[in-house]
Amino acid sequence: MAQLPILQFEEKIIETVERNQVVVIIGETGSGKSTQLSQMLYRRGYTKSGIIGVTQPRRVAAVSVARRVAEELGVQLGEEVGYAIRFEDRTSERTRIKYLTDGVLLRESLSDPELGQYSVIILDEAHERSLNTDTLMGLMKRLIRMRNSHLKVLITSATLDGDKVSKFFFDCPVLTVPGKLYPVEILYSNERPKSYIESCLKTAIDIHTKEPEGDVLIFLTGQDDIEKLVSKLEEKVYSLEEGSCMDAIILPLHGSLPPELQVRVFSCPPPNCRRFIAATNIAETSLTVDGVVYVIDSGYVKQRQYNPSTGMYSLDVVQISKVQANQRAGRAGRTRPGKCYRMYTSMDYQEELLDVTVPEIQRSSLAGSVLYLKSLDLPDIDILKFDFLDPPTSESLEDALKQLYLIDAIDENGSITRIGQTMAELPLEPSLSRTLIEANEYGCISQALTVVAMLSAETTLLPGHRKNADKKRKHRSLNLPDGSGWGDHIQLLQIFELWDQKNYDVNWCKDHDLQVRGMLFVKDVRKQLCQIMQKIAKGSLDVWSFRNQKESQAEYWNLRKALCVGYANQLAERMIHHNGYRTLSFKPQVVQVHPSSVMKPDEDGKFADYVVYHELITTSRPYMRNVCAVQVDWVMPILNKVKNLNVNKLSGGSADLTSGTIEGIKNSPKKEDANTKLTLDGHENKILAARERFLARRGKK
DNA sequence: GAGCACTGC
Repeated sequence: MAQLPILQFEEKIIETVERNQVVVIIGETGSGKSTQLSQMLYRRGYTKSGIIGVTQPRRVAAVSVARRVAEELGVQLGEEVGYAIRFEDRTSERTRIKYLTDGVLLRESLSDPELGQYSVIILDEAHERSLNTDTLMGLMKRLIRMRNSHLKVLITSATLDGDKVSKFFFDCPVLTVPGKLYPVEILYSNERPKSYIESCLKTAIDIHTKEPEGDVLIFLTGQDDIEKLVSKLEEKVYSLEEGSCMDAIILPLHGSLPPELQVRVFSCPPPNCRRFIAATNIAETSLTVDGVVYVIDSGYVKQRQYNPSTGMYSLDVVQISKVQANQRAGRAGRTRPGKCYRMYTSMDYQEELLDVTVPEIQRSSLAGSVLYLKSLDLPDIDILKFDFLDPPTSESLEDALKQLYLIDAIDENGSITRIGQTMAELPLEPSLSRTLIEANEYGCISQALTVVAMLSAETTLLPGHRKNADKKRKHRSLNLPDGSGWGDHIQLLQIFELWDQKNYDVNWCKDHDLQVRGMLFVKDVRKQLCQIMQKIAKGSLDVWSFRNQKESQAEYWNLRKALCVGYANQLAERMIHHNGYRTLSFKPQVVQVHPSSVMKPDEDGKFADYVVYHELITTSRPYMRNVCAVQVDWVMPILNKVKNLNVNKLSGGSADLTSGTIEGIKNSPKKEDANTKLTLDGHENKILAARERFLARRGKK
């Protein structure tokens, strides 16, 4: 094995760790930080007083890095070196180096906030700024201040925000470890392209006809763009004069591609053949494609954003950050010197692109995170002042508190309730954990467990929506149950129950156009939730009640009732004259039932008067995805709660928050809300401006 | 009558 760059810095690193409690390591791609840092500390005796924990944002990374380290140390995986990810704990009493996802470490710190078993914690890939990593950084800071003992914390980051992280951690030292990348030549566009697909296409053809061999990786925003580019590129390449250049294979690569098609990018191409891979940001971090010499970077990415004032998500095309741009470029230099073609000008790179990606914490609903923090038994924690590297807006925190109050997780003073404490133990969004607890009261826990598990996997159940899959869809709607008129939650329940009756036959999934992997995941989640619920309820739950039962209407009734309590923060009322709905738990928004829903109108052509929804998402219009009909008399107590809500009290009365109560629908002033636009701190305007430009450009094509 | 980037407990 060639010497990894980081090994030359061993003395320096150890010495710095020795003298400081926190160290930031800037480890460029290929530096070996993920596999070597833990081993260095192990060699220097840091495992004598505890174990070394290394977090990864992704499951596959935790497993593969652990496997590699076990190999290098010549030990059996699961012995001295192990890993822990959801559903799988391969560690033992002998484990000294433990790789784990950051989500698992957060779970661990729920039962042991001091993380007493660790002598070192390494937060790897912190520059990705996942919600979990950010939460962990906050907790680490607090832990260091409190626990005067010898816990060492190492944080690996990117060049562009190393100083910021250092400042956050009391100006701790920053060490830079070079990577083992070959040089990558960066080539910018001379002007902003009118259509980035066209310019990607043109660049790809140029490379193919003029540049020596080497695969081409093209970064685009999503499935649509990828398919467009693939078909155009095929057309162009195959119309080139025969013998004028080498053969070509063109492959799409995105998340909704079935796994068997994804792995095609890992097989070796035939000789004298160039591969073009049109990919989403899945190829930025999650999958590494070998043989890439040329990268074409469109400069855009699809990003999910949350608007705390409306409770609405949107999936927007935004400009990438400089960190992302560099990450993409780096994909060209893994095997030999490469080139990166940026479909934007160098001026755009300098002046338009943000340095770092807007952290997830500023783009998501924080109900789950706030509940998590409140559930930790930490007397000195004040949620509104919790020390995050990039604090969320107070609006976003207030939103989280309101939501938690509506589902009884916190009381009117903002203190966590017993229900809230139980909810935090379940690895679920708050609405879903609240539903489970309520279902337990109504004797329909089995059904609720199924629905909740199905929802956790929902997006991976159905195969990527193909444009010409009409036949398939009809096929599916003929064969799958319809939710008995109550909506999507009931349908999800019925689907799983049918599969259970078929003894989890994978062929049944295939026949009904359901992704096998997704359904197996549901089974795992359900099992895990069963175990946790059994523990909470002291072991007397009937978690399989549907197996003996033919007539389920009574259970549907109770289940819907439980869903209504769980989704008290996601409630909507139909408008009088049409099938549009108005949201009740947030500032009122007019929304529609998503067309993919199985909710059907009654004989008068009307939908149910009241529904709960799983998610609000704006695509072409604002939609509710996954809706379930509820009864008006279940809704009334919730509306009362909404009306009497007092945010000042919820936030502990200490904060000088300006807004008072949620505007209930009956007394909501119909003012235009110029001040309720998406707030993302200073990033907001840049993002919006970038989006405007993008849309303008797209419109011109 | 629309369509969704990527993760994770």
